[in-house]
Amino acid sequence: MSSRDQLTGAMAELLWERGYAATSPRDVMARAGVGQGSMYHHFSGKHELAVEALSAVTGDLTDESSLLDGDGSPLERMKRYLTLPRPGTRGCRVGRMTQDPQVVADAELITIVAGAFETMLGRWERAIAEAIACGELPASIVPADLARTLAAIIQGGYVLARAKGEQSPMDAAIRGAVSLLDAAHTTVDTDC
Amino acid sequence: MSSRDQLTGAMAELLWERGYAATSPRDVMARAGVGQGSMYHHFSGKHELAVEALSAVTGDLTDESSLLDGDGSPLERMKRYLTLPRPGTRGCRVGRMTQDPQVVADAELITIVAGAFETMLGRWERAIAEAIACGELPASIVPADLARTLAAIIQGGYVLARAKGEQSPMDAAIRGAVSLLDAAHTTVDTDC
DNA sequence: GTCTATACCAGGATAGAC
DNA sequence: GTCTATCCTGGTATAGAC
Repeated sequence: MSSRDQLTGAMAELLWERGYAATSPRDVMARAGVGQGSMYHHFSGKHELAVEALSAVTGDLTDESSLLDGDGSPLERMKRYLTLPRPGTRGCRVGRMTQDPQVVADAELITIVAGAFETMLGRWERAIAEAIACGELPASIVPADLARTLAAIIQGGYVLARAKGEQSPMDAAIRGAVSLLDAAHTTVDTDC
Repeated sequence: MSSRDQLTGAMAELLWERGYAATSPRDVMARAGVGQGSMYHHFSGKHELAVEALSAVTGDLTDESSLLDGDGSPLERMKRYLTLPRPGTRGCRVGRMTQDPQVVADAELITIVAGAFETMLGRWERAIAEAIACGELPASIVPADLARTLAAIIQGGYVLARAKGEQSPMDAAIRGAVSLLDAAHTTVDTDC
């Protein structure tokens, strides 16, 4: 693998483990196993390296959320996406960035993060609207609102898991979400 | 106000705005308007100052969650607490700490954070159990799970709001939660 | 109790040799 | 392309005067 790829890979890992502010160019070079000159040859600095690494990461997570557009009834897809395995104590690779002041202040980085969320929320909204259309959820539900509620449950699950240092709060939060969706589940009166 | 109080107050503000790692003793002293000697006279260092400041902050938020034990039917209390005004783009003063590697690695600090969440989750659980007992929510609901779901919605709402730089995702997430609770709301068959 | 002076190390980047 | 040497700033803490 090229030095360049080693560097973006190492930066992606460190962004997840420590965040942006707490990751120094030294750390990245050490983990990538390359020298300083190499890094500043390929990238103008920490910022540019982070842009590249974060773009790759958000791309992965955006791919994952395409599960909301997949096979099965809308509500089934929603539950399938909700119950995807998620490492609670490690935190969300994208959501974690929003708590880093240096990321929020960096127009380019926060735009990447915001874009990833917008894409995912759009998919949530569509799936929810379909669930309502085919009678799986009541018409009283507002897709744009519930989309944010469900995305928040995942993000908040990470927060609770990290606070306790255990996976269990994340799993509990997801179970609670599913049970609430089930409780709200209306009789299916059209085919999905 | 004493220098000591100025210092803890300034630290509490900066913990909220920038987090622990990104806050330097210099910043705190500057905001508190005291000199370096004063700070190291009252506190052994950044860590001890943060312990004191964070304890005060979690105390405030814990007081707030006592609203879940207040007047009205359980479901009413839950909705009242959910719809409390929350500054989405500023983030949660407690939840934000969980994304700071230095906080999670600091046994004393993370214990303060974890304790605050445990207290709040306990209050959620009790209110939910009461709502089930008096028939406002279906018996299929597991209080411990839904407690984490609802707490996660608030925490996740902060994440979404910060990602977008706007309050609206937080408000939408809360509205979606309330509508989901309403959709799951069973007929009341006992008095609350 | 509070101040200033000082020390030391790490973050982040540049310069220039190979 | 990659390495080492070097630079400047800021984080964190200590020393000691007032």
